[in-house]
Parts: sequence; structure tokens; C-alpha cells
Amino acid sequence: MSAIPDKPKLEGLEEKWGTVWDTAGTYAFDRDGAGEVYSIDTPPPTASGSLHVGHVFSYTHTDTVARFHRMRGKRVFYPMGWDDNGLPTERRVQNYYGVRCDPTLPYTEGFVPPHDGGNGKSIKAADQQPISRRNFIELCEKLTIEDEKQFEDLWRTLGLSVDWAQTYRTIGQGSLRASQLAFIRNVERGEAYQAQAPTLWDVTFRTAVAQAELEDREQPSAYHQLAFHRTDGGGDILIDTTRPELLAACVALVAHPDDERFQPLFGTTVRTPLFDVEVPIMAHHLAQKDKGTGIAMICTFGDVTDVVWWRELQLPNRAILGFDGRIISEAPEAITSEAGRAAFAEIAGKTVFSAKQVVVDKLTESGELVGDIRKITHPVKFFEKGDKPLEIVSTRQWYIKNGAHDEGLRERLLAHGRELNWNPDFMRVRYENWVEGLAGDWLISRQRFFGVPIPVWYPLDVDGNPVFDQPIIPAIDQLPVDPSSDVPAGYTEEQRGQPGGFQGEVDVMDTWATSSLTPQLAGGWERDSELFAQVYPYSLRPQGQDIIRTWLFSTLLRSELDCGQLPWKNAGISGWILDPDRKKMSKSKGNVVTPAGMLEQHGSDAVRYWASSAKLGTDASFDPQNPTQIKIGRRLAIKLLNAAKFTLSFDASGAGSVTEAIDRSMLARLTTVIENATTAFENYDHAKALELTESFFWTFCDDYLELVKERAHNATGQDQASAVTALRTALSVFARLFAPFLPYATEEVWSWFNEGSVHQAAWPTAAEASALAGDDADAGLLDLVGGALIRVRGAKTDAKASQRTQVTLAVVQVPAADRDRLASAAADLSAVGRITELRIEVADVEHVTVAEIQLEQAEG
RNA sequence: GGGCCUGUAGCUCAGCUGGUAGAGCGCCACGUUUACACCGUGGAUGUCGUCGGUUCGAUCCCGGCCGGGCCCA
Repeated sequence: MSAIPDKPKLEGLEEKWGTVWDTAGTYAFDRDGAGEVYSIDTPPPTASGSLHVGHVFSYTHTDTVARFHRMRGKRVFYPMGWDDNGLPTERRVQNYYGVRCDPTLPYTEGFVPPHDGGNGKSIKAADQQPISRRNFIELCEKLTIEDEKQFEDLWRTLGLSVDWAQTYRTIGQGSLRASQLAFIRNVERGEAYQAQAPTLWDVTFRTAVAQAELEDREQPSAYHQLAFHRTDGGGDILIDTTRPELLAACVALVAHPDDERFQPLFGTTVRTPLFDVEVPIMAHHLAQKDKGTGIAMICTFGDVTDVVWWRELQLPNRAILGFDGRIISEAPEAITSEAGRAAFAEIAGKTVFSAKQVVVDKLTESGELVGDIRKITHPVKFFEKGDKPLEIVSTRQWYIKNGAHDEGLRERLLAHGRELNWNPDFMRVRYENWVEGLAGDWLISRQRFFGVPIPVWYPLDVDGNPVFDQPIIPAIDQLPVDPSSDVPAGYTEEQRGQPGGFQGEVDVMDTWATSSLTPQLAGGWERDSELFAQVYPYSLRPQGQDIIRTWLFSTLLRSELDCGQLPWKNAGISGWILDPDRKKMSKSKGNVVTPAGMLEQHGSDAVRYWASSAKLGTDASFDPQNPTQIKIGRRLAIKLLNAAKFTLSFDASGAGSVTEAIDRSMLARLTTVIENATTAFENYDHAKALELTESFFWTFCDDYLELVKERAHNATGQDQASAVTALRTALSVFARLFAPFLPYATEEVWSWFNEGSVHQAAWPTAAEASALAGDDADAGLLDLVGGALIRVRGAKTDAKASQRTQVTLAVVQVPAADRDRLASAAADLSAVGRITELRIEVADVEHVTVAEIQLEQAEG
């Protein structure tokens, strides 16, 4: 036990107890212990991103749950991971060091980057120094490790009860191995496959992206009306398009099968303007009668609908867009006319923007552009991290089955969604909408650098062409591998790139292909089976609502594929942080405050109180200029310190039993608070647990403590002992009920009258309070006496007198049933109210009422 | 266009499977009371978004509309 300071304060508690917890291993997972395990599949924050109040918010929610279960005697497995793999890190490295990756360059020993630190501003691509892939990855490694240190410091200050021995990085060696191993298992079971297919492509980052990473953005565009020429001599057919630059890639026209205007034309053909290619007119239900002229051109590929049409109508591929977003140099073979080939030559090599200009000019010239160009805005698909519209290119990519084309798998995924306990429950719907809306399998190939390499090689035939459908898979004990530098079994390095030799896959996996394995990464899957058996399936998956479609879905998918099981029992979904205008906090709006500064200014407990007071799934608004909830939390923590100091100042030598009615009443109330707070926590409603505890704590301080302080201080014998016993019991209970929310203040208070950490103490039980209160305690008495006290105080306030003013006579009226009850606390009431003569009368009143009060005249 | 959430005191929110509303902050007044001035005490404050329906009775259930947010087309 430690001494109680004269002036308890919050400052310094983070450092003091942080060190103690670390040294004592307070939050270490006891893998050899007995008892139930409570395991948490922690969201690994993006190491290259900056932490904001939203992180503090949701991670605090999780921590309160972890602390609750730990105090309930469970062995809590609470690891922390860093998501450092992927594009966000690459971008940060580019800006931080002023470099970019050029895989064609050789490695430079002892490379010193042109910048170090930057100032947060992005460095223009043209000013970035090209460096080798290996140099680039080394910088990624270096910077993420620094970033992760800062994250850890913040989490420690916030007081997350993470076991810091259980950390993982999504780019760490263990993750590389697990990620590649899981992929190989997917291949072996036929769940991962390669396909040459139209792929959504970001021309800036030059990589494929997956459905989960898309977002629609409203963009200005324009309708161009083009004249196609019927081959039966029946005149022209007009279509509206926003992408005339793809005219050379046109493979058909399409209208709705029910559209009477076009029914006679189905099966006939037209010639395209400018390029003079004969294409069929076809029917498909996705064509919209009321859009444009009701008949559209299908190009390979202008948008995702084109892909559907192309596939379902079995059209030829005449793609003209390259990976750089420019028109390729080779015209499609279907363009045979001299004029057509000449027209194509003019757009070859141009960006889509420039090509559009050329095509429009030439169509205007030829008179095949009809009427005016009409400006519109419409939604266009973007990579969520990109700033140019996605294009669709045809490439070879690896996919993992996700149920989009597999009814059985989809049903199993939906069944798991129903099986999972969602908090709040309505979040399940978002998952179901996503699963039901999947349009294609999960594309996991990324043409990037800082990621987990796809662990395959391809044999080269005698002509040096890769044989993609016979990939060479490494042996399990060879993992992790980098196919760019490692050599497959049976080959030598000299055979790399040679006919009859092999080539390594250069693509890496999508970040989510690794992040979807967080339960496996943290839990020792295929590495420490004893640990894995203890923690898997996990008790809880906490996360934000924005990544249900990505992280939650993909984790569930990998688990289902690997073992047919749900990876967790519960999901806890936190809401957003909104600024005072109810907008989502964002850096660009300049309304982001740094969490570290917040913790420094207000104290961790105060910030945690604010976070804890919001329910799961509910957005919370936050005004950095006026952080009301944080101030309230700070006040609560300080109040706890002071109330504890006061309570512990009374002589406890006689403590043992509780005999006074008012003391028993308070404990009876406390019993109910314990029961309800426990239930709330069990139901993942930490906010309610806090609210119940806080609310009664103020009653305890304002009324009960006031009522009994005279007796606890000055009385003797059992009267005094009863008060002190009740006070100390309540203090012990409050410290533990508040411990998940205010870990620092409660630990400080606990240390004043207990050995060990409050965070390893037993969660309070109703029995410990009710045993002292007794079965027949009058739970309502505290409010009755408190009501009388409030009215006495009110009378003094009305008289503009100090609360210290002596009352010579107070006549209190009560309903008959309450007279003896109130009388049982008359001495305490008189003491706190400084009442010389207290008369309790029975009257026809609904509530306790002060009928008459005489105050001693204040002196001079 | 479809789905989900949301609209309660000036602000932030609570309101337990329907009985005409609560907390804190802020505001006003009083008080330096020996745990707390990062304080204490007391007080005022609402056609519970809107229009209908069910019901003896609706903030709560149902439907329409309006506003805010998110997801999907």
C-alpha cells in the first residue's frame, strides 16, 4: 500500500502506473494458467497513418471490455498489431523521403534518401528520386518501425491493457509466412486461382484494385450523341455516350429486350462511326430504356456494366487502354478500313482525356457527332485512395473465391453472419448487404512493392513464355519466400528468365489478404498450435463500421475457407467521431486534434471517460474547442481521488459489520448497481455500465457521504464502525466498477488501501455488498433521507444563508409509512443539516416536505 | 433508386418489450461547509422533427413526409 498524498491529483498517474503495469506484467496473457480465455482480435491500425481521436474512441471501447473480463477472472488475450504493409506505407515513404520505387533499378548500398521527415506536404512525383525495389522496401521497413513506436507510446499513455509481448506486424516475418501459407492452402483447395480478366485498374498507382476498395464519386461528364450506320441501309442509330474515346473498342450496341423501338433491330448490325467496324445490335436486361437514347454502345471496357455485357453476351475483346491509362499503339484487328486505322493512329499513345478530344473533333468533322455535347454529372468509380477514375484493363490476376459465384459458399458466409453476435445488432445487415451484393471473386494481386509476395513461380517453356496454368508452389518449410530473389526447388538462379527455366511472380498481395488473417497472425496459427487452440475462435472482434465490407468480411471468409468456422463469437462495432457540424472528422477540414495533445492536456482517464460514454455503433460528436465530456470525466476522476482520501481518513479499527439502516440502504442500492453494471458489460454496453456507476457514485458523494461523515468521524462504537465499514466497502466497489474506464485514478485509489493492482482484482459481486446490507435492507431509505436533506439545503439557499447555518427547528412532514424510516436516520440528518431540533410529523403529503424551518441569525 | 441508423431542454445524450419526460454541461441565484474552487448548494428550462393511424392512453408501435449520417446501386 502507498501513502495518500495531501493533495491527490491526476497529473503524473499515467507515467507512474504505466511503468508499474509494465514491470509487473499486469496485462500479460497467462498461457499456462487455468480458467476461461477471453481473446480479442485487435484491429491493427495503419502504421503509416496518423492516429486521430476516432482511434482513441474505439480502442478505448475495446479496452473497457478487456479490463472487465480480466477482472472477472478470465485470461485475457489482448494483442496489438500494426498494419504496415501496403500502399499507404508506400505513399508515406515517397513523401517522407522523396523517393519512388523503380523496380528496374539496381540496389544501392548505403543509400541516403534526399529528404528525411518532410513537412507533411507531398513531394511531387517528378521530384521523387527513383530507387530500387530493395532500397524502397528498406525505407518502408525503417519508417514503419518508427511510426509503430509512436503508436505504442500513445496506446500505453491511453492505458490500453494490451499485452505488449503479443504484437505483430502485417509485414513481419511471421505474417509473411502465415499469409503465404494461407494462400497456398487456398490454392491447394482450389479457392485461389488465376484468371485473365477485365480488372479495375488505377492508372496512377498502376495496380489492380478490388471491389471492396472502390468508391463512387460524382464527376462532371458529358453526353455525346453518335451516329452508327445500319448495314441494311435503314439509316442511322443514335446512341449517347460519355466515353467517345473508347469508340474504337466498341463491340456491340445494346438495348433492353422489352424495348419495342429496338426489337426489330436485334440481330442486325451497324457500322461504327469513324472506325467503320461492323458490330451487332443485341438485347440485354441491364440496358436502360430511359437512359440516353435507350440504346448504348458496349466497349471493352468503359465501365463495369460493359464487363457484364461482354461476358454474358460473349463479345470479343478489343481493349485499347494500356496500364498507364493511355491508348495502346496497336489498333484492334477489327479495325480494317484505311480511314479507321488512320483515325486510330491519331489517338494511339494519348491519354483518355486527349484521345477524347481527338475523337470528338474527328466526329464533328465527319458529321457523326449529332447535336450539342450535353454536360452532366454522374457517379464514377474510383480507388478509395486514388484521384483518377478507374479504368478497366484486361490482365492476369490472382483471385480468392468469396461466394460471388458460389452459392454454397455464399450461404455459409451468410449463416456465419447470423451466428455471430453483433453489437449493435443492426450492423449485421451491413454485412449481409455486402455479401449479397458481391459481383466477383476477391482480386488479391497488387502490382506494388511493399507487400507480401504472392509465393509462386511460373515455368518458362522452350520459347521463354511463362506457363501460367502450371504455377510452381514452394514447399511449406521454405516459407516465407520472395519469388523475385528465391529460387524454386529443382531450379537454379541461372535459369531465371531463361527458356526452360522459370520466372518469379512479381505481384504482391492485397493488404487485406494479410489483414484478413489477424486471428491467425496473433494467435500463432501453424506456429504455436497450443496458443492457437486457446485463443481461437476469438471472443471479440472490435472494429469500425466502415470496414465491415473489408476487414470483417475478409477475415470471416478466410476462416470459413480454412476451417469452416466463425473466427469470433462477438463483434463490437464502434461509431464515428463527428465534429460539431456533424461531419466526419477529417484532416483536410483541419478539425483534427492530435490524441497525444489531448491526453497531455486533459489526462488519459478524462479522455477515456468521453470515449466510454458513447455506446457501440453510435456516432459521437466532439468539439475540440469545448470538450465537455472530457472535462466531466476529469472532474469524475478527481472526485474519486478526493472521495477516496476522505473515506480512508476515518478510523477503521472497528470496521466489520454494517448495522445502521441508512448504511444498509446505501449498500442495498450498491448491490443493484453492481448487478446492472455487470449485466450491461456482459451485453457489450459499457456506456450503460459507466452511466449506472457514475450516477450512483454522485449520489454516494453528495448525499450518503455527507449524511454519515459526522458519524464516521466523531461517533464511537458500532455506530461509527457501521458507517466506516459501509464507506470502505462502497469505495472498494466503486474503484473496481470504475477501473475499466478510469484505470489510472482507480489504480491510484486502490493502492491506498489494497495490495496488488485493481486491474487484477475481482470484479465486484452483488453478494459482497448485499451480505453486509442484509436481506431486509431498505433500499429506498437513502433517497427518502436524501430528499429531506435536499429540502433542508434548499431552505437555506432560499434564505441566502450558508449551508453551515445552524437550524434551530426543522419540521419535516412525511407520509405515515415513512415516519419511522426517516426517524431511523434522524441523527445523521440533523448532523449534516446542523439541525438543533428535528421534528418529524405525519401529514397528508406525497413526498417528504419541510413544513417549517428556523435558521439561527447569521452573525453580524 | 434500394438498405440501415438517426432527429428528445441552448449543447451532448439517457429513456429498461406504450402510462403525458430525465442526467450532465451551459445558464441564474446562493455559499470560501475542516475530501474536493479542476468546489459545494439550490433553481429555471421541452406541442420528445412533422402529419396521419392503432390504443382508454404513444417520445416509445405502424405508415407518409421533412432534415442529418452511412452503406450499396
